[in-house]
Amino acid sequence: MISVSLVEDHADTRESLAALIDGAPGFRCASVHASAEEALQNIPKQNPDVALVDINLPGMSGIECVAKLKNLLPQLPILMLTTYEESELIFNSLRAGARGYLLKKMAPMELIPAIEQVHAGGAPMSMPVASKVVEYFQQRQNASSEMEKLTQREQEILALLAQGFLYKEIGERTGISFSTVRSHLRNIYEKLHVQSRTEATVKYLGAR
Amino acid sequence: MISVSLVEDHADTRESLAALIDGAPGFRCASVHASAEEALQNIPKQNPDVALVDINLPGMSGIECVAKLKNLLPQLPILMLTTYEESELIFNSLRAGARGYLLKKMAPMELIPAIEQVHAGGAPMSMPVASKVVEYFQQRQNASSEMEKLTQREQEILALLAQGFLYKEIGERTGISFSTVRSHLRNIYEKLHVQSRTEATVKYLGAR
DNA sequence: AGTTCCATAGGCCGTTCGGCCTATACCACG
DNA sequence: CGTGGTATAGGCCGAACGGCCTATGGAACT
Repeated sequence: MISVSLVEDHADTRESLAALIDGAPGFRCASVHASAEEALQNIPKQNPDVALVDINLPGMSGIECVAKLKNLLPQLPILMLTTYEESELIFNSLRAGARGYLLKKMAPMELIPAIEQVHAGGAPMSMPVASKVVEYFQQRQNASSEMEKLTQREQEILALLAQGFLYKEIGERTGISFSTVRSHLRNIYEKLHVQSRTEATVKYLGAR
Repeated sequence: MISVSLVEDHADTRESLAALIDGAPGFRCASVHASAEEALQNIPKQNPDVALVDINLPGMSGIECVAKLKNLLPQLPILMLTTYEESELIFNSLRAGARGYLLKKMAPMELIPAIEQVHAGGAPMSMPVASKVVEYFQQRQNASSEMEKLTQREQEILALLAQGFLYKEIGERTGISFSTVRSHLRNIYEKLHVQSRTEATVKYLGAR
C-alpha cells in the first residue's frame, strides 16, 4: 500500500486527485494540504511514501516547500505536479529535491504509474520536461569550441587547475616540472583568451 | 514510417534489434553499422529518422560517434543503447548530443515506444538513468547550503570574484576599499571552507 | 630536408593573493 | 547596556601567480 500526500491549493483539483489515488488499487491518499505552510506542519506526522506538490501555491511556493520538506524528510520522494513547463521552474524544482516533474495536462491515468515509479526509486518526467532536462546538458556543448583547441595534455592540466591545485601540485600529479606546467598554462591562457586562473576555471566549468 | 539506423558491434545484438524494429508496424530499419567510423560515412546517405548507438564500440567510442553525427546531421535524434549506467557515460552522452539513454537490460518491447517518443521530440530514459540525471541537479543543492550562510554583501563580492576581477576592481565596483574586499574575502573563504580564489569560484559556480 | 606542432624545461621580475594581526562604527537582540 | 553579527579599513609578509624571454627533443606532415 503506497500512501500519498497532496499539496495543492485548488480545492477541485485537490479532490479529484485524492479520488483518483484512493480509487487505484494499492494506493491511498494519506493527507491533503491547501498550502505549503500547512503541508510542512502536517506531512511529517503522516510520514507518507510519496508527496505530490503543486508549484503555484499561495504564500510559500511549491519549490520552497519541497526544499523544506527535503530537510524534514530527506528520504521522501517528491513529485512536482504543475501546469508550467518553464525550464527555470523545472531546474529549480529538481535542485530543491524533487525527484520527478509531471505536467497537469497529462492523462490522469498516467499519474498512478508515475507515483509507483518514483516510489521505486525512479524519476518520472513528462515528455517535454525530460526534453528540457536533456537540452540542459547540451547547451554546455557550445562553449567548448575554444576548449577543443586545447591539446590532450593541456586539457588535463586545465582540469587540475580548475580544481584549485597549485602549479607545484599539478606538476607532481602529471609527472612534469613546475616550469613545464607554467609553459602549458601560458599556451592555455592564450588559447582561451584569458589572463588568470579564475577566468580559465570559469571557461572550463562552463564547457561541461 | 519511422526509419532507424543502428550502430552496434555485436552481430547478434545488431541483428535481433534490426528484426525487432522491422517487425514493428510503422518502423523500418534503414541501415546497420558495426563501427562508429562506418556509421559516420554511411548514415548521412541514409538520412534516417532516428539513430540507435551503442557506447562500447571498437575504435571510436559511441559517444564520440554521437558528437560527430550531431555535426553532420544536427536534426537527427539519437538514442544511446548500452549496458552501462555509470553517471559519467550518461552525462557525456547527453553532452555529445544524445536525446535519450536506454539500458540494454530493459524489456525489448519498450524499445519501440522509446523510438517513437524520441522521434516525437521526447527524451526517453531508462529508470535508473533518469534517476542519475535528476540527482545531478540535486548535488548542486548541497553546495548552495554553504552559500546561504553568506551575507548579501559577501555574495555580491563572491560573484565578482568568480568573474575574475582583481580585488582592486571589486573594490571599485562595490565602492569599498581594497582592504575591505580582503576582509570580506577572508570571511567568505572561512564560511565556504576554501583557501583560494579558484576553489571559491568552483563552489560558487556549482551552486547555481 | 624543412616546417610546424607539441611537450618538456628554465630564469627574471613585478603583481596578486592570502594568512595573520588589529580596529572602528552601526545595528539588533536580549 | 552588553553581546554578537556585519561592514568598513589598514599593516606586514611570504607564497603564488603570470608576463616576458629562451631552449631542446620528438613526432608528423609536406
